[in-house]
Amino acid sequence: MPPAPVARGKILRAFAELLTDSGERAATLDAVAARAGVSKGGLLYHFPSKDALAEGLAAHLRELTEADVAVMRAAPAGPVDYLLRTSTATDGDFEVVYLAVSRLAQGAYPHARAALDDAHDAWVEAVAEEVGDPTVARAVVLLSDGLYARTALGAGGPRVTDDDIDALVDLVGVLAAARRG
Amino acid sequence: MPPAPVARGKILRAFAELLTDSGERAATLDAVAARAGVSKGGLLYHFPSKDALAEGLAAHLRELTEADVAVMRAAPAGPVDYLLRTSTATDGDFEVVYLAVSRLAQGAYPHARAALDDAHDAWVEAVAEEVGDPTVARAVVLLSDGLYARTALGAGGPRVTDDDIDALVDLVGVLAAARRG
DNA sequence: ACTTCCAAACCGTCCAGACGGTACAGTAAC
DNA sequence: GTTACTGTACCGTCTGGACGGTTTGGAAGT
Repeated sequence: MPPAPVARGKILRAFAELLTDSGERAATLDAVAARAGVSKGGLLYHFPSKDALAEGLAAHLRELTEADVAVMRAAPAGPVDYLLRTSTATDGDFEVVYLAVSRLAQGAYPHARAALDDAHDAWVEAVAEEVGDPTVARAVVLLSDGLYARTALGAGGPRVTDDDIDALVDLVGVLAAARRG
Repeated sequence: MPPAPVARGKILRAFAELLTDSGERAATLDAVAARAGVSKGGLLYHFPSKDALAEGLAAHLRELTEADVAVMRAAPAGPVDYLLRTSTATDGDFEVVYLAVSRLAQGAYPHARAALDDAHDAWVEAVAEEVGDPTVARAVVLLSDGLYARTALGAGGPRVTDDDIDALVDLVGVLAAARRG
């Protein structure tokens, strides 16, 4: 595997960006190629079909998830803090791709759903280790899903601020303590 | 307003169903018309364009929201219980339409986002009255969003059971109590 | 009571453009 | 000579939308 094809990465990135901020409908092959600064022929060289492109993005999410969960486990403020804080990010490779794959999962792309479920499971596991209660862990991940969902709607209504996240992290702390006590 | 056009309701329903369980991509005018048992011409009589159809659905959500929030406030087990429990329903007029409008909101339909935000605000308000703490109220609605998000992915991974909801409602109770001191 | 008429509600067909995909000749770098 | 592309031309299908035609319920006139 020499230099690693540059265009491949740009295509995946462009596809993810189009999906997250313009929806599935707008993410056509032509649009992806244009955004990636690549010809349509070049796109189809790397991903011979649209399905292949979707699978490629799902596979990419799996790689990113592995790395992200490792970072999450090592986060100084703990997994809960890390998870909730990153759930409102719109930049960052992981968040963009995660949101994009969520879009795909709503269509006819089973691989996307599977990749999402795996990420989900990894999160629940990591959070459970911190809070010590599986029910609380699942609630935290649900909170994260809710945050992602609102983030995905874009700059519509009132944005979720850092202070809001602080309050949520606090709440989870109270919850974990109450459960243990 | 005599007989009230039957087809109009069927079209909205069909559109919502297609959006929720097959995605934005699959919800074409032809598909909607076929599912509603109406000709394409008939569809375009009621909704002169696809944008108009989307607006129609958003408007319909507003009506349903009004009614649903009223029911929620009067729910015997309280708003929190009602909200969380209905967040996993896939049948029921409200849930189908809510999920459908969520899909639209991800595309280029600003009205959809606005209708969603309004529903959101109404929920936070109603929940806040029960739990007495705005932060907890927002967390509950985020939980609901998370549940909706998972529900929307369909029968993929492990479904959320009634027991899970019981546990969540419990958790919220603990939280509210802890907050009150 | 009967005809007239009209508008609402709906059908079926056609079209221009967009979309996914194919094919292939060429090119620049390693 | 292989890898990694570009560019252009093309095809069949799908999509949103336009358009003209048809059925139907009932108000109005006599």
